[in-house]
Amino acid sequence: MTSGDAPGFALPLTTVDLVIFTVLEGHLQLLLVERPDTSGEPCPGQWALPGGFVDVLKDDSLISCARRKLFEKTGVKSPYLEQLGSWGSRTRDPRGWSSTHVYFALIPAKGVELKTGGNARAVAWRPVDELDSGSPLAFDHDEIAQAALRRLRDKVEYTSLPAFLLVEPFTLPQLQSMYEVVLGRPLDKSAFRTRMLAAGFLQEAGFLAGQSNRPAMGYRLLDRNKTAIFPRTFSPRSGAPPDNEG
Amino acid sequence: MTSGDAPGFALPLTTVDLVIFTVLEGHLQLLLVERPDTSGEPCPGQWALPGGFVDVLKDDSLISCARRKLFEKTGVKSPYLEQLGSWGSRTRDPRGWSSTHVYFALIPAKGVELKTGGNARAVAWRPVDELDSGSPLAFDHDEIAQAALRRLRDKVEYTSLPAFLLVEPFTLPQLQSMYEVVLGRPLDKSAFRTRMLAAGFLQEAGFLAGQSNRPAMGYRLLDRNKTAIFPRTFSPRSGAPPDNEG
DNA sequence: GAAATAGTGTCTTTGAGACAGTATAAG
DNA sequence: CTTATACTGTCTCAAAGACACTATTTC
Repeated sequence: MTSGDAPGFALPLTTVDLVIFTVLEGHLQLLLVERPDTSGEPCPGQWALPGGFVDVLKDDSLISCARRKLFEKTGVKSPYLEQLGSWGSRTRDPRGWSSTHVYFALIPAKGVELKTGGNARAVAWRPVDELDSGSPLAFDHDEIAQAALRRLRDKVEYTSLPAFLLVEPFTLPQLQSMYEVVLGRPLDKSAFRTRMLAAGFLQEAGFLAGQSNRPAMGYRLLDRNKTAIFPRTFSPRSGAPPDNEG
Repeated sequence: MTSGDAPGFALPLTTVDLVIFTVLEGHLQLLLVERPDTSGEPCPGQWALPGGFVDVLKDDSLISCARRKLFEKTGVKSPYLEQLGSWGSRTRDPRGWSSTHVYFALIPAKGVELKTGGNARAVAWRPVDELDSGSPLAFDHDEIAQAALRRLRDKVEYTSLPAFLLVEPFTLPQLQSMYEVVLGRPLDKSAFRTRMLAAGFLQEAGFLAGQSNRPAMGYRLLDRNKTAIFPRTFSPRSGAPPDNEG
């Protein structure tokens, strides 16, 4: 059997979906697309995560498929991109047994021009707090979006992820603000600065004037391909521990 | 289009693979199966992770497919089971564009009878330290196994995962031993006990005599569906931070 | 000068690490 | 008794939290 031949049994549909986060107007938001009204398309007119079928001719791998789809909607080429997980079942898509590989991305809002690539009717940012209150997303995308949000908030407690929400160079107060928006609570300035500088992932890049009264030191990431991991969470964990699947 | 119909384009193959860990004879081991020699089967005679195609008729979801495959090989019904991630590309399987959804499981070695389910020639435990030195695994399974090992060791630093490697009730010294085997280094007894008892996931279950000189308190998990998360790692992280994919 | 934002210093608390000590069993 | 293992106590250290303080800019 060579690539492209059909095997002797039915195959599930395979898609890649993206949860793209940014901080815009002081709120954590994620990118949604409006599904087409074309007859035969499932969930017509509903909002969904950007994504779609893996194209075995165009895509070399899942990650390159994810990068292609991200670029088509946002024009962003070097986001923070991490695999979130996969969802697959007989019932999640009315077209049949389907599984989706989900990636989550962090991008700075500044300079991003949303594009209606593919067959989407519209593309828009939606604040994550409006996910529950708004109309439900297509397929199982509400569940997926919530899982992505949980993962993001978990990791923000002990990693440098929010740095990817800013364009470089940025100041420590700006970075602290990203952390606070994602976590939804204020952080102590002194502890925050100590932690960030001790983690050793930042590089001084000269003072940035004009953003506030007193100029602040600007920083760049030493290595955009690395994520710093802190020795402790911001506040000792008290929330409910996660459920296992087994 | 209903379930089972072929769409108008080629679909990737979809499999589920499992990385099943246990501690046996003082070593962290994972389950491997020997691939059949049947002509047409890829990687004949090589060792591989247990798994196989999603059966759209039998399997309701990815997780139930994973549970089915785990049960077929080990007879275990309530493991710790967590999704690890997915791997998919044009080249990872000679049969064509394929993606696999990988789960990782923790089970106690005690009482498990390995079964040669499906078309495997043999099933065996292999110590994880012999992964590099032995012959390479089939497909990209070496890479997947290493990713699972990394995830396990990471999470063991700050979660109660090793408790799922023991049959209940177990003692704190037994639990400490599971941590030490997985981490590959000794832990301080006093700090270990304080941490475990403070985390509040254990329930006293009476003294267990006969295992050593002095009987030790036995414990059960308060909730087998929850994983405790500790406020700090065992030793402050010093290792290299992970690479991002973007 | 006042106001605003950037950044520092000091004290307290939490929990890990090291390690010595006590407790309860088998022989 | 000795030995082995279970368990506790005490001291030190690292880093977070709280919060008062100083520094540098705009107006």
